[in-house]
Amino acid sequence: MVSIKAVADRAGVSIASVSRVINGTVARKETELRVRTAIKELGYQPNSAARALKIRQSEQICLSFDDLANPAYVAMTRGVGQALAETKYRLILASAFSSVEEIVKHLETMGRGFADGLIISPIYADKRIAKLISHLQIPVVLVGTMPVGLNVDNVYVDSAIGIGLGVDHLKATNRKRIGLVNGPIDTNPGRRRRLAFESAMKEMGLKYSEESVIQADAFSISGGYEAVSKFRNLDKFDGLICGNDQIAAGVLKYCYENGIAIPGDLALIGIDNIDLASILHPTLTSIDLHSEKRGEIAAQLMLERLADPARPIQKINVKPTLVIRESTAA
Amino acid sequence: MVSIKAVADRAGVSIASVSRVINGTVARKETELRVRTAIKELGYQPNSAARALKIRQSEQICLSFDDLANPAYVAMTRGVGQALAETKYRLILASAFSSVEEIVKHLETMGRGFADGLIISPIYADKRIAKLISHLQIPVVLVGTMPVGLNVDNVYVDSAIGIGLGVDHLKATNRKRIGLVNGPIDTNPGRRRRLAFESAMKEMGLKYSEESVIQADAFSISGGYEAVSKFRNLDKFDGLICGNDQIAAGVLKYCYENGIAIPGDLALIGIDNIDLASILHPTLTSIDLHSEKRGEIAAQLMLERLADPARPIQKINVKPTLVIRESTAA
DNA sequence: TCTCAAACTGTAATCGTTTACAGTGACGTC
DNA sequence: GACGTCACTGTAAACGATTACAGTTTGAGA
Repeated sequence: MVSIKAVADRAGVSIASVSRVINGTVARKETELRVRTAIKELGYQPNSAARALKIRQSEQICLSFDDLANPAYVAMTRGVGQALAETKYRLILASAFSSVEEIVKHLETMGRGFADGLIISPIYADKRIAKLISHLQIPVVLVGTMPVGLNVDNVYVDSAIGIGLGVDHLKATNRKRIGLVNGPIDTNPGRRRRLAFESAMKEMGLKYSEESVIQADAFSISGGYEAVSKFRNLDKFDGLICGNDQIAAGVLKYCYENGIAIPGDLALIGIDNIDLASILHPTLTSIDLHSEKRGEIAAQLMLERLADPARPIQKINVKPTLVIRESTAA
Repeated sequence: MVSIKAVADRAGVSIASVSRVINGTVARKETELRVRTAIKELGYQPNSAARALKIRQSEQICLSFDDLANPAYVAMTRGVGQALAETKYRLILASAFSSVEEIVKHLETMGRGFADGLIISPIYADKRIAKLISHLQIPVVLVGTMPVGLNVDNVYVDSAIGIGLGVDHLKATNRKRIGLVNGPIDTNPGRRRRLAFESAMKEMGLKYSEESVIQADAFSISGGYEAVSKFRNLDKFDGLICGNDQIAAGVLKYCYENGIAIPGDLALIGIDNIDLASILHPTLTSIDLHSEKRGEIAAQLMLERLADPARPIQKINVKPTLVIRESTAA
C-alpha cells in the first residue's frame, strides 16, 4: 500500500507538504510539481479511513428506505444521486428491502461514523424508528410523513391534496361510488392515504363507509391483485383510487381477467406516476408524488445542513399533480 | 463523541480490555460485565474509521452497475443484499445511473480503501473499464461478460443459450420470419445478444440478414417504442425477440396502437422476466436470466474470495430459462 | 550587505482503534 | 513457603492522514 509517507520520500519533502498539496493549501510551485509527479508515479490515493478518522467526516451520505422494488424509491434514489454527484459525498444505500427489525438494526449502527448524514424515508409507522432517529448524532433528512415528536429537516408531499385531486377528478367525470384499494395500514403512506380518502369523500359529499376501503397487504402488483380477488364484488364501485400504481396494475389485471371494463365499468387511479402507468392498457391516470424531485430536494437539504449545522430546520412541501390518462375517461 | 477511552475510564479498565470485550477475545467475567455496562450506559459505538484504519478493512462491499431503472439490476441488488445481510459487510451502491465517464471516475477512486471488494456489472464495452479493474488492489467479482484480458471471479449467464431457447420456441410455434429488437450495440448485452441471435438463426436454418435487427437506443420502454415507430414495417416479421422486457413492453404498446395483434400477427419474447412481463396484455413470454440469483452468487463469490484471497478464480455459469406466456401462443 | 516580514516547510501531536508484549496476581504443587 | 503456570490485564506502538506551531528560506527594501 502506497501511503503519504512513500510519496513524501519520493518527492523529497515532508508528509505535511504532500498533504498540503493534496488539499490545495500553500505550496511553492516546485514543491507542488515534485509532489504531483511522485503521486502520479506511485499511483498514490489518500486512504479514506485515515482521513475520516482525522477530520471526523466520512464523506458518505446514507440513504435508507424499505422497498427498492418500488420504482418510486428508485426514482428517489436517482434524485439523491444526482444532487450528490458533483459533491465530495458518496452515496451509500442501506436497508433497501427491509422489515422494521432490519431498519432498527441499521439505525442502531449509524452512530459508528460511517456516514455524515442520513436521508431516510421510512414507510413503517413504528415508534422505535422515531426514537432512534432522534438520538442520532448526525444530521437527518426525513422524506415523508414526520413522526410525532421528531423535528428534523423534512420534505413531504401532502397526500391528502393528492387524494383530493383524484376524488375530485372522479366526481367531475361523474363517478359516484368511489373506493380505495389501500396499501398496508401499518405503514405511513397506508395510514395517511386512508385518512385523506375519508375526509376527501366526506368533504365532497360522497358516500363513505368502512366498506369503501379494500385492504391490500403490500404495495405491489400481486398485493393489488389478491386484494380485489378476495373482495370480489367490485361492481359496488364505479371508481377506485389505488394505494400506488403497482396496486392499480394488479387491480387492472384482475378486471381484465374478469370482464370488468376499464374505464367503462370502473375508473381507476394510481399513485406515483411510474413508467408503468403509461404503458398499461388502458393507460393509467395517476397522482404524481414527484419522488425523484423529493430525493433531489432531500439531498439538497442535507448538503445545506452539513454546510451549516446551525441553520433552522426546513420543511419543504412538494405539490402532487394529477396526470390524466385513459383509465378515467368518462 | 464517546470513545473507547471513555468506556475504559467508566469501567475502570484499560482501553485494551474494552477492545477485547468488544471483539470477543479473553476477558474475566467481571471485567466483561463492567465493560458491557459502561458501553450501555454511555451508548458507545466503536468508530468505524479508526477500526478500518487499524485493521485495514472497511467492511464495506461496493456494488456498481449502470442502470438502476432496470428492474433486473434491482433484482441483482436484492440478491447481493440478501447474501450480505448476515455478514459483517455493509453494501455500498455506486454509480447506479451512470455513463462510461462516471464509471471510470468511480473506479479511479476505488483505491482509497473505502471498500474491501467490488462487485461490478458493467454494461458498456469500454476498454478503459477492463484496464482500471485489472489495476484494482481489492477483489473484484464481475457479473456479466468478462472483457478480454481480464481474469477475476465471474458469474455469467450464456445469453446465446437464452436467445437460442427463444428462437427455438418461436420456430416450434411455427414462426419463420423472426427479428431482434436489440438494445444499444455499444453495450455488452447488446453486442452479445446480437451475435447470439445471428448464430441461433443460422443454426436453425432460418433466414437472417442485417435487416433482421431493429436497433433501439436504450434498454427501456421508450427505447423499444421509438425503435419500432421509426422502423414501421413490422409486418415483415411474425416473431420478435426483444433486448429486454422493457423494450418488449414498448414494442407491445406500439403494436396495440397500430392494430398489430399479439400473438396473432406477431409473437413477442422479452428478456429478464421482470414483474412487468406477467401483467402486460398479453402476458409476455420471457427469457429469464436470473438476475437476483446472479447477484446472490456474486456476493457469495466475493465472501469466499475475501475469506481466502489465494483460492483459484471461479467462473459460475447460470442457465437461462424460458418462461412461456401468452405473447407467443400459436 | 544586512534586516525583517512573508512565504513556505518540517516536526510532532493527534484522531480512535487493535494488538504484541510485558507485567500482575491467583492458585496448585512440591 | 517457594515456585511455576495460567489467565488475565495494561502499556505502548502502530495504522495513515491533518494541522498547530516552530523553524527555515526567500526576497524586498534600506
